[in-house]
Amino acid sequence: MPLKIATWNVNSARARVEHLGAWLRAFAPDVALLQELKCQDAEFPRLEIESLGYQVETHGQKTYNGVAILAKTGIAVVRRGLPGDDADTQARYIEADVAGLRVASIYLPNGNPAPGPKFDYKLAWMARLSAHAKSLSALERPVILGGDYNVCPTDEDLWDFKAMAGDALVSPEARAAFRGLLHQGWTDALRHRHPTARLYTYWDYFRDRFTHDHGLRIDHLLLSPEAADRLGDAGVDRSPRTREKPSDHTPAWCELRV
DNA sequence: ATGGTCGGGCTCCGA
Repeated sequence: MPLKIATWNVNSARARVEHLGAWLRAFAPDVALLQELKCQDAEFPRLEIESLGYQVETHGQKTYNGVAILAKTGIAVVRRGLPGDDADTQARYIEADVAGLRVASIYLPNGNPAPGPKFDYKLAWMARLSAHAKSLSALERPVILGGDYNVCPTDEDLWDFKAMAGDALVSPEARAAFRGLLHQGWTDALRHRHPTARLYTYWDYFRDRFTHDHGLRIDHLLLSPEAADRLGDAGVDRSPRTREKPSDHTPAWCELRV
């Protein structure tokens, strides 16, 4: 059986605990990377998740951000927080060794409005991620950088590029930084497996976007060469987005041969 | 046609 690794921005762990539990039961990922917990570590619904057979490691903060790694096997946390700026207190990165892999759960800054200080923070964060990703590449191990990148890589990754013109999610600078990761040798698992398909992972709550499938692909699983060697299937699980009171994101996943 | 809807935690911010 291959390893199943998924990433999901849950938009509040506490608001989504029932959805999260149902999805863990139904999809049964070996490793789940979560973003936007919107709670401190002590407020994360740990017992509910542990009762489903998952270990839990979180890097949370009050109200905003927050990332987690869930796994059916032991998790050895390597770092909480992205290196490169000791003054950055936003909880957007956690990295661990799990199931023979190095994994990170990433919640990249949204960056709107652009231009402005939030956009500058996004680009600075991406530069730090690029530097750190390079050091992870040097491990020459299977590594997965999964999460909400808040970057829609190309115009094939959204329903209508005109509707998003000027948005930080499609900005040339953010797209160039994302391509820079690919040039380092990281493989975009979903796009590699589905070269031309329209694949979305996020639909805005506004304007009933999901009903019309007006979505964006902004949640990604980037694989080191050693992980990409083992890539099996990959895709999007749209089922959580169809439920009542859903997250605005839905899980993206890939399989790695053992 | 710059609206609209969420979640958190308190009257507005971030997405």
